[in-house]
Amino acid sequence: MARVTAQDVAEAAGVSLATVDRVLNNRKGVRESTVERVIEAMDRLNFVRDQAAANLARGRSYRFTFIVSAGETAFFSDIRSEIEAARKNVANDRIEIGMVAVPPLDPQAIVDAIVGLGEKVGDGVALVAVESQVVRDAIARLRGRGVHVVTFISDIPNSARERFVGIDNVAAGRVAASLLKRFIHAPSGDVAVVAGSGILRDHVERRLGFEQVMRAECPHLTVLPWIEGEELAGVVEEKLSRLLAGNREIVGLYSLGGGTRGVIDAIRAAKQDLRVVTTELSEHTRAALISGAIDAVLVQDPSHEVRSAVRVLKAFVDGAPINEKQERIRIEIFMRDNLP
Amino acid sequence: MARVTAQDVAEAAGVSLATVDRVLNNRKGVRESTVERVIEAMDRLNFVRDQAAANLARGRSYRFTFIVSAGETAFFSDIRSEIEAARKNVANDRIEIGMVAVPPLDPQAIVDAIVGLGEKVGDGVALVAVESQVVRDAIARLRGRGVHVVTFISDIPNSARERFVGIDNVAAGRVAASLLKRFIHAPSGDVAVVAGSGILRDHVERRLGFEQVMRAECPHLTVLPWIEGEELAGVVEEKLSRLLAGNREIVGLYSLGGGTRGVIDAIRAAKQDLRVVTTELSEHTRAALISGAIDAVLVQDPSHEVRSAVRVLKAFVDGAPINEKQERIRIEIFMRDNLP
DNA sequence: TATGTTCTGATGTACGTCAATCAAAACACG
DNA sequence: CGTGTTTTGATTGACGTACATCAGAACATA
Repeated sequence: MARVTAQDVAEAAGVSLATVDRVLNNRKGVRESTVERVIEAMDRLNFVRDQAAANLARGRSYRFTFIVSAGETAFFSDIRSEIEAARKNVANDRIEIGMVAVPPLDPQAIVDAIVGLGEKVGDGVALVAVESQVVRDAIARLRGRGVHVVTFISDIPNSARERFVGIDNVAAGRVAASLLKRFIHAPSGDVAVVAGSGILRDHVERRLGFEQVMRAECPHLTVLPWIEGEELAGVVEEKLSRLLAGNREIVGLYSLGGGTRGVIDAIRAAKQDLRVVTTELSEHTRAALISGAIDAVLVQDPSHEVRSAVRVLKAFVDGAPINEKQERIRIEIFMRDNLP
Repeated sequence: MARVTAQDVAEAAGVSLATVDRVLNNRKGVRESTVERVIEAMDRLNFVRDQAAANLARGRSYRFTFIVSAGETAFFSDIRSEIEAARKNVANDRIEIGMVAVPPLDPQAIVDAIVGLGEKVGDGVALVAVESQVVRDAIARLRGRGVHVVTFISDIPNSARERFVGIDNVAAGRVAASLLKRFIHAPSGDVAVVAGSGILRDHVERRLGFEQVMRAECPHLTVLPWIEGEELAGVVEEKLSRLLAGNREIVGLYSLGGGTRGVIDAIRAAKQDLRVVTTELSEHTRAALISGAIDAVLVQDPSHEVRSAVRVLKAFVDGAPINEKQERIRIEIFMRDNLP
């Protein structure tokens, strides 16, 4: 079971090590028939090139850039510190990580950040997308320069991005509805929804999934028009408080974006009996889960997402396959009893 | 930002490369004061040794052995195929993985497997523990030989194992109770519990967590004595069917072990209105979730667990730190709406 | 001071691949 | 058949670390 090296392949194919190397790095100067013979020998011997030795010899290093929201939500604050943490962890794998935090909800800011970086973006970019044509165009330009691009947290389909690293947001919305449906014992009532912004695709998709299930399975519940909280706790609290004060029929609440602290403050003040599902795992939501103010929190693991984005970008650069099971970002459901 | 090499450290410390090397691999023959000077230089320059180059030079290869249950449950069948998959994925990292499947619920079989392997266990073992002194002793003997040991899926505390790779089973039980508590709308009733075996610590712990929450928060619900299904669908179905037939007060069910197919068959036949939480994600539980026969499934990701065990064992061998966030095995909650 | 012991430097080989060179062989074409 | 071009072989020096060897320096002890 000894490792099979390029030298072994060379002998098996009846060529020299140099030729194997040329094939391996698809360099020109090898006859087509010889290429085939070498490839045949490679998978007959089950050869896998030693990426570590290759990188060592090449002196190769990867450089990736994260473009994320500078928003004040607990979630993005976590994301940013996870990126910092990852920077250190992968440094000995010859991976450099850069980060640019841009004002939230501003498509042009993303584009400006990309342009501003120029060549410094490196080999790949992970960006929190915002629904906008200028962003789509910027992604296309990056790809045109050979830079690999993945969207991160919030996707922008129909763009040139090679992959989306994040959760299935429609499913997250559906689960939230499925939970609330089972949590709410009242025979009828209204359900409130608090989101961040309509240009964040992840929010829109969660809302969509939530409505799908509510419409189909909960004829006894009415979903109210959503509140746009702009990811700001203050705004969320003010708007939600007003809504709760004016409607005593509300029996459930789904908060699908940032500013969850505002949600907690509002429902605590309202003293209504509500079943509540939110996002974001912060000290505030933990306390609210424990006190029973909220019932469940649906989150995505920032640490996993950052690691995944880096691994995926590296795989694209190496032309290596992606381990789908490892890169599946989970919708995690926390209740009081399984807080980490 | 160029990489700092051992050569740089040598120059900075005013010693030769050979001495740095001796310090790095704590080989003898270096004066204490010199060791300190080298170490000081290492973290002044922020030196991290290139593990890839080190392994390359060493020609080091790791060999780990998984000792798992040969049980027929969907979960263990997944575990075994994930181990096979991992074997291929890590082969180019110079990691060899062996696997021995032993008859379930049999402590002596585990010990025999370990003894039978002799030196072939390699550098580390991941084993699905069973509560038993002979297993504890076997682990201690392995550790005595310098073999690293982690328990896997089911733990055996107070043993010499260096770590447990798996979920927090008490928390899993608590979450199951927390969900059922919210799912059950009936004002009162009985709750049935189906487990595998009393010598599987993971089952015992889940049961414990479940009872904790039920006792504390659900005075209106009575938890019935558990059914031992021996991880066999047939046994589970037979015992559960009998229970359901004899008790029309049952409003909820928690199945915390294997043989979930038996649970599904039994409740389907009984035609009672039950809220059900189970484990194991298989075609049967998927179908039951979709049809609404069961409400939620609590699972652990076999693929993640296998990767984690390998990474953790490798970290022990290398004396490297463990990335706790990456190794946190999640309790995943699947409902109809977030099936992967 | 002589002797033995402990430390340190200098050097070389190895690991598996990359990248470049130069020379030799095979081929194509008129 | 000669010429030019393409393909191949052989060789070499990196990359960063491990490990072994040998000689010399520093130190301790008598």
